[in-house]
Amino acid sequence: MNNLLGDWRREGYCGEVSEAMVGRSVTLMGWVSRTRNLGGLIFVWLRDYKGVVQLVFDEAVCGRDVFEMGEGLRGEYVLAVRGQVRARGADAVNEKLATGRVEVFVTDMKLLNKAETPPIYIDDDHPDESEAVRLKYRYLDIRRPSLQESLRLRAKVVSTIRRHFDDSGFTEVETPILSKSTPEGARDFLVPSRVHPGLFYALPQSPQIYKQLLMLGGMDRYYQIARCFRDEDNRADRQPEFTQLDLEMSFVSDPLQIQEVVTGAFRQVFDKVLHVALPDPLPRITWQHAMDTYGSDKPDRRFGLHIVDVTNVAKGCGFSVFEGAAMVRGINASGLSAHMTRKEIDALTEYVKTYRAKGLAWMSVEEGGVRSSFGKFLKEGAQDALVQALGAKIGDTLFFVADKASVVLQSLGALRCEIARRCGLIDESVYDLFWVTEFPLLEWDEEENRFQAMHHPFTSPMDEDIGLMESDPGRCRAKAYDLVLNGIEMGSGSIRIHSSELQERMFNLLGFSHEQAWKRFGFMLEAFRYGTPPHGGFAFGVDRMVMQILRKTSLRDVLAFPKIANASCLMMNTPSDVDKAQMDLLHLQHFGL
RNA sequence: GGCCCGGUAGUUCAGUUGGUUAGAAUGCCAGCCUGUCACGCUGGAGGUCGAGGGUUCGAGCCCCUUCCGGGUCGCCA
Repeated sequence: MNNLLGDWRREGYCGEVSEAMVGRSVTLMGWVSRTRNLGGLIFVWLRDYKGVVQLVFDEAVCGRDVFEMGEGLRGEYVLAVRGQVRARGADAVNEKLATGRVEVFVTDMKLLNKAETPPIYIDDDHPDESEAVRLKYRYLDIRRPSLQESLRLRAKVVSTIRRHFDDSGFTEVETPILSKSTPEGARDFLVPSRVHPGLFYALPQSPQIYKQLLMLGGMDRYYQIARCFRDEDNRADRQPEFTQLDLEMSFVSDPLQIQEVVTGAFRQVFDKVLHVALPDPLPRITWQHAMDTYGSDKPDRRFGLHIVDVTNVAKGCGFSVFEGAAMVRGINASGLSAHMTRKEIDALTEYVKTYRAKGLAWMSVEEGGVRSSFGKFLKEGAQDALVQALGAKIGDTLFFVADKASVVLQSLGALRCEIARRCGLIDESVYDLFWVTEFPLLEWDEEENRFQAMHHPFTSPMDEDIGLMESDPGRCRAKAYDLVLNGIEMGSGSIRIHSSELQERMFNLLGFSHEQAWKRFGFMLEAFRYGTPPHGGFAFGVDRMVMQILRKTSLRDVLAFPKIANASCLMMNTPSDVDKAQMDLLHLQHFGL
């Protein structure tokens, strides 16, 4: 048959059949979701992307031939039906169905396609179903209402973001996917060149250099919904390819101006998509405050459990572990001593050990006195001093970690989140979006024994700290800032260096000689000599943003075709082997199976 | 690369101290049924217990190796 549908045209959607349409005839198209054959009467749920409606096959209405077609229907068969919309009797209403007050009495039907019995349930009633099977049959999984909703919401987020930047004087520019390997940062995905034997393109980790060159090019304000690639190990919130909203602005030297534009985009999305009004202005905390109070540069502030420094109290306390440590800090699990059984504390101890803490000292303040893991070592008064330092009262349990600073902060930062999860302290109805500012310019790399750029080597120091660059580089702060939502990093940005002289000093700090710097970044340094405007920008993860808005815990839930932890695609079996001939063209040796 | 959890019908799972022919629910197939809506009733099919090796009279269960999936640390300027 050449023209399967003939003169049939879809008139309306399954999920939108309503009481207002009672008496009308409709032509619907969709998939069979469920069938209930009562013998002389058949009920079929028909599903399209708008929802489900109940079809009724009644021989008195549809005739013998159509009724027999109805008897042959199975799950996921593809139909076109014509029928009459009728109101259901009062006792036949299904309140659980959006269209449950009506049904469609079929008068004619075309079977557009049959279907094998699907390997997964195509509804949202089986959340335990193995994700690996669903990912292998992703095209069926996408039929599920929840994934449909996620992908459509994602599209709405993206269009809202686009509109915001279009309306704010930004121009969308596409930058190359076939790009150049970058000397620092994550591992690159490489693409061999056919024309240039032995040479490779790299897929971009971000359009960083291109967007700065666009500022040189006078584009003034640029943005892009940019696909980025990183060949690193993945996580629930890390995919090998991901989408960033990338932006850059010229004639700006104050981070606030960038932050205002980015905040505007989030404000629009939260308003239009979630109908949530964000606070104005957004809260801002410094990096130093975040690290001191929360042990993290992307803190979850939806609960307390603040970190308290007791390094001075611990000096001379008698407990050798505390006395010998560079830093001792604690948190007060206030009022949670009832939760803190010995078993629970042991589990938390194991937990902090994954963050390289050697142990977890604890202290429980009870009616009869203080019980603790290390009290017997403490000198007179030291215990009271610790209790007082953390403001502990009866019913509180205190935890301490003693080690070098990075271990103490990281483990306590993770511990406070873990306690909050275990004890249900997190208010899931809250969206806590805020800026973290004044990041350090550099961080010390213990392995390579040199400073690394914390953000990237083009990040500008803060004006008042430029003098520290040579005298005390570790204390030099940068015009760099992150945006954090509920303890998850949404994105980061900075004001860039636009003076060749300052850029040269920065490379010196990073241990690059003039020659090395030119070898690595030469074309960029040359470009920067031709009149670079002051500029800065930002990039945030669209996938993570949608994940947070939908309160999902995995990026796989907001991507149409995600990859799994080992970066393969279970549906297409990527990556895959290729022919020897194809490899030869690319001047690669073949390791075919 | 390290650590933790998991792998048993299409799907989700149970499976005792190692002991007969590996079960349930759901889905699927067939029959019956005119108001179901997770329809119901009756019957049926469906298994390389991830794979390989070992211990044992005997292994889904114990041991070793390995593959696969998830989480996490390292890593991700």
